[in-house]
Amino acid sequence: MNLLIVESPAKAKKIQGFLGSGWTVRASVGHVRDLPGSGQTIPEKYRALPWINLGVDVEGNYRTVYLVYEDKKKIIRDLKHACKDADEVLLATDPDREGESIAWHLAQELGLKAPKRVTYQEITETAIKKAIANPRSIDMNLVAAQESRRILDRLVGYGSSPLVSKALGTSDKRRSHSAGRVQSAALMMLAGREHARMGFASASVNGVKVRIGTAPEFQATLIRLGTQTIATPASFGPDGALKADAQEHLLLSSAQAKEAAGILTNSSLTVVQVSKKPLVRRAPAPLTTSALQQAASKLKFSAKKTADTAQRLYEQGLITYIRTDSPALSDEAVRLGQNVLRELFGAQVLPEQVRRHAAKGNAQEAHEAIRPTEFTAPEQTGLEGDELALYRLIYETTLASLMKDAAGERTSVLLDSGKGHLLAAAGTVITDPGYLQLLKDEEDGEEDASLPALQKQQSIPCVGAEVTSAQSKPPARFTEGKLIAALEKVGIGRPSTYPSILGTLQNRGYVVNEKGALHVTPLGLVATGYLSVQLPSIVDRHFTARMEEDLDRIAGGELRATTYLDTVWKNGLALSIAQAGVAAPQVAVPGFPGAVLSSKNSEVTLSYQGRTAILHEKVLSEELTEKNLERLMNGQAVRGQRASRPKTTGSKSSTRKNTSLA
DNA sequence: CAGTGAGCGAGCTTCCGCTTGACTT
Repeated sequence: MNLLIVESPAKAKKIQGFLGSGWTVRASVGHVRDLPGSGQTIPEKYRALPWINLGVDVEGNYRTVYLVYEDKKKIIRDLKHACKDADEVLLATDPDREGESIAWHLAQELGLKAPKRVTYQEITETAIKKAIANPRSIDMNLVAAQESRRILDRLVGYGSSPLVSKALGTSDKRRSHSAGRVQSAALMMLAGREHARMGFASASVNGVKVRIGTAPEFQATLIRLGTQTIATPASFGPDGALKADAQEHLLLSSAQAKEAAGILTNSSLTVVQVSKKPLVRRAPAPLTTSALQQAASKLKFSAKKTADTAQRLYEQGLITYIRTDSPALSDEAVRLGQNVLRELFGAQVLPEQVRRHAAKGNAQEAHEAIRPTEFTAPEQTGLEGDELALYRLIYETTLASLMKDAAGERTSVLLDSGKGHLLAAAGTVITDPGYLQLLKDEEDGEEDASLPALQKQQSIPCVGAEVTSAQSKPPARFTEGKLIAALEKVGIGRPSTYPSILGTLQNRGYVVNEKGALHVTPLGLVATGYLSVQLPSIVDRHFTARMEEDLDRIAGGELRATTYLDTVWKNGLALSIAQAGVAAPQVAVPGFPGAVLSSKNSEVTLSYQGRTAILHEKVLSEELTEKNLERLMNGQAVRGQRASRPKTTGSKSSTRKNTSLA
């Protein structure tokens, strides 16, 4: 009897089916132990160590202590038992840095003398059997890279969190605030957008739109009057003034706009230019975890709900592994998908060559893309509700990724009134729909209407004209999906952690999700204000990318882990943390010179024109308008809430808004 | 003599990443 240990129970069950009797396949169910955490009882033999709470002895060559998680003790017991009956034990955890680490931790806990490690890239009978025939030893360089990552995250998190708490004036440790390599960088991205919005000055601009009485009708927009280009919302910068390259643009007064509309109505226009450009809409890539979480926002799923629903589909064997950063499809998947497509649409929807998609950021590519395992048609699965909707999304996106791009033509025309007005219109025509036959365009952009066939010099009638008024818009707040995409792009966070990053930011009171838009709270603004001044390297979004490069060098045996930690921690961040002040930061409110956010006793205060008010934790930055500032200073309610809440005396119940994701 | 404040020490929390269910908003 041989024993094979993997991470996921569902995977264990499947592999057991391939191997049959003679093999026992068990799951570790993820990591089994970690540095000591809060609420964990420290064994007697470690209690005297002064650094045991941290779990790392910085002065002692970064020696670590690991404890088995409370809920994994039974698993370790069972695995030990299984080891006794086994002739051979193979560690088949995932083929990436964390998986190698899990294998090593298992070997330690199970007391394996010469641990045997096997890896495979896909779960097929041949791949598993080939892997089993070629065991190797544990790659200790890769384990060291993982441990460096773990240690650095612990040191940064435990080192900086107390500073943030002090700066926010928090004395009660139970309401302690937090900072970390991932959460703080994510919060900075959100805060940057929030600042841009607060400082944004909207500009309003007039325009003229006309209806052309061809068959079919179409619309055109006035773009030049005489020799001057007409300003549009895009001509303005975030300060509400014309951009440098738009200084000469003409701001139409409403009288000018009305006059132009009057002249154009029932006039005759001449086509002066017709230009056509080929247009290609790319078929989507197969789904990664982050891509699925973004795509599922169309179904109004949160990242957490998507993860939970996908997990259930995975456990039913309907889809492949769900936490992946690779968009690659196996040859088997391509073959199965193409068979379905030939049946549904015929061979002409298949491109001549199958596209291969490259992974992004610091992808580790331990698994293939998320896809249907057997390509069972959605209605044949017996699923319903959320599970059916998500399965259908995965099914259709995977098939679409194997189809041709959509092709068409974009036509732009210029029209002249002969009286100094130049107008423009554009239209698109899709000639080969390709993947669009299966999947609606996810960009959801307004489709340009199609234009009639037009010839240069042709005369066409303008049958109506109206004055329009448009406003320049501030950059939109992040949605969950957009933030996850932004994090993935710079390599921050991992597929297994995206939903929990959002959960942490909300549970800490830094971020509120209102109708899908992520708002940074005043507390979050003060926290980022502090971090960006005192500990800029921690909130730097490129910190992780540099860390990944160094971890790769550790994994490649070119850099010693202790050397790395000395450079980055002992001679770097540890010094910054030791020197950082703990005074509450004064955060300016863009758009209101003199208005300052600060924090005292965990409460955010707003000072303006010599007065100070305590902000209710639900007051958001968008409510800091001129009118509301005055109300807040007078202690009046904003948006139906009290600006300053009465002191809760005696009660120990947390007043923090509960924003769990469930 | 009662109330206040400084100083001290004990106890608590904080990070990220890998897996599933258990369990209250």
